[in-house]
Amino acid sequence: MSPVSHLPARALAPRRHDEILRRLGAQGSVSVAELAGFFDVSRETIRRDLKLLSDQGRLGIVHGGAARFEPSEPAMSLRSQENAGGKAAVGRAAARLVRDGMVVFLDSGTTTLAVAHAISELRDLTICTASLKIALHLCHVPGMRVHMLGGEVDPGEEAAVGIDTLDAMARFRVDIAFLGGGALSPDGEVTDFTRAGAEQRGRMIALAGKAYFVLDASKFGKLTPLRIPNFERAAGVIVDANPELALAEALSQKGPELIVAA
Amino acid sequence: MSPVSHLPARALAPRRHDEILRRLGAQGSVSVAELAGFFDVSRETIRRDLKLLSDQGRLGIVHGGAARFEPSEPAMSLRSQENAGGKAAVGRAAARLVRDGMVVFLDSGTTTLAVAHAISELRDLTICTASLKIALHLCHVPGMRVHMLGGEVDPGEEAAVGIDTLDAMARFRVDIAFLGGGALSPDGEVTDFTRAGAEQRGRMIALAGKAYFVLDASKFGKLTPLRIPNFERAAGVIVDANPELALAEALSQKGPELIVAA
DNA sequence: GGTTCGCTGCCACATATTGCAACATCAACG
DNA sequence: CGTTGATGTTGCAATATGTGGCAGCGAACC
Repeated sequence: MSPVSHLPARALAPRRHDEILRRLGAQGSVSVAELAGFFDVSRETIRRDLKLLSDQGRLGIVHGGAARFEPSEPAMSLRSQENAGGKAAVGRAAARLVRDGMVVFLDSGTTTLAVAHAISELRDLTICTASLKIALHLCHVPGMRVHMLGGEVDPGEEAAVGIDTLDAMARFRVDIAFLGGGALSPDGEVTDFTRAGAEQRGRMIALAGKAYFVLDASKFGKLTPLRIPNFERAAGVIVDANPELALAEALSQKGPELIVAA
Repeated sequence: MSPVSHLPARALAPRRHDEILRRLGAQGSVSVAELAGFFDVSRETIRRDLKLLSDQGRLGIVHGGAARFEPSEPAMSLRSQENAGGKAAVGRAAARLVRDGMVVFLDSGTTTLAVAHAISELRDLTICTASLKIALHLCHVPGMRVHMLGGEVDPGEEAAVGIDTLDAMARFRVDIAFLGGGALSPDGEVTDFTRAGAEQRGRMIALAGKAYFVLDASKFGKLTPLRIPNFERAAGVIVDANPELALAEALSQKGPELIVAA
């Protein structure tokens, strides 16, 4: 038992770690000097703490301290300009699969935003989405009922993510879903950047009558870390250009149909 | 040597970057001299920071500082331009009530959108809103966590409404809430257009530590059909001009404080 | 009691960031 | 059209920070 005496009660390592993470959450960054002064330990000790937390992937080390991770991908406004023509073609191909009166789920992402524009021509759709921009666009189209899924907003995606989103999704009966993805891997599978994203897409496949991935050619052959559950049960993958033969075969063997937009 | 001295603790690079981006988001542009003075570093350092952020595509460098490149904000809806000065004043008055670290609820509406812009200056806020535009704006401000409330999207409000929204709202512990309203009736009560809106606002009054209505002068003395439950428990009503004496007295008699923005 | 192990602080050396100074550019104005 | 003050750029030196080795210290264990 540690004596509860008058000793200066030096902070134990886990206590320091907790406080460091708390400050990170509150201020976004911490400095070695600050922390060393606060805990009254040497800078080396703080650095060792930061190294440890960094190895656990809970913060990023910068010169002079540490900072919270910011996924900081290129702003969405920039991404949506890339290969705009291809995305539009994918959007039109996707729209041809939709019939008046359907319940449509639209995932977040720039290609699904193109789908949202393409289906503006249709009537009497019920739209279900976690993307702020898609909701904002389609809510002004007459004859559309738009349901926004709630959750914590991911600035990179400009969309709700997380447990609340999964929860809200489960309440819908969806006729057709259009999903984004991080990459179309060489073995014919769509993969994702984040655990939360992969989970969300996987559940939507299970939930929707038919689920299609929409991807543009820039995603071919890339690799991202997370497999999407239920991928083989997706109805198809809509792309804007012919992928390599090997990739196409690998995909069709998994199950989903390959649709190449004109 | 004991580091008990309160040396100015030079800001870490990431902290400077956050602050620069925050100012960009709030004011649209920043100057090198301003920033150098604020952080107490040399102009070269600031320029190196700006170069770095520019390379990441997060701002554009101009002579004398940096500006945010806005791929043309597609002209905000007409309503928000009416009495823009007054709404901005209300927004600033509202922002003065907010402290770093708070959980803030922002209702839908054009005046609350002005509040959203005004609180961009603050840091480490958790925002909870049903408004698509507010979520879209604030999710890009560093240091803000934004929670979007789900629900069916009302095209007029560009916000989620309905049972799902009420449900999601109830899960939050809110420090301060800013609510819109349809009118400030002659008997000193804020009233609303729709049953769903009135119910949502009434519940938020009950839920939040402090609830303020934000209104501009165009709402004075008008009449809309629905009373807002719990109105007398609201902390205050923030407006941009002095209402008639009778109206002010009627309001103060109900309970909420009248705050007239400069 | 002795030993091992983990944590911590100190030291010396490597590296990164910053500020200064000199010079090149830019923009406003008569 | 040229001057003038402010701003941008570059090389370099000073300072702060990061890294690895080593020893002291206390706790746990044999």
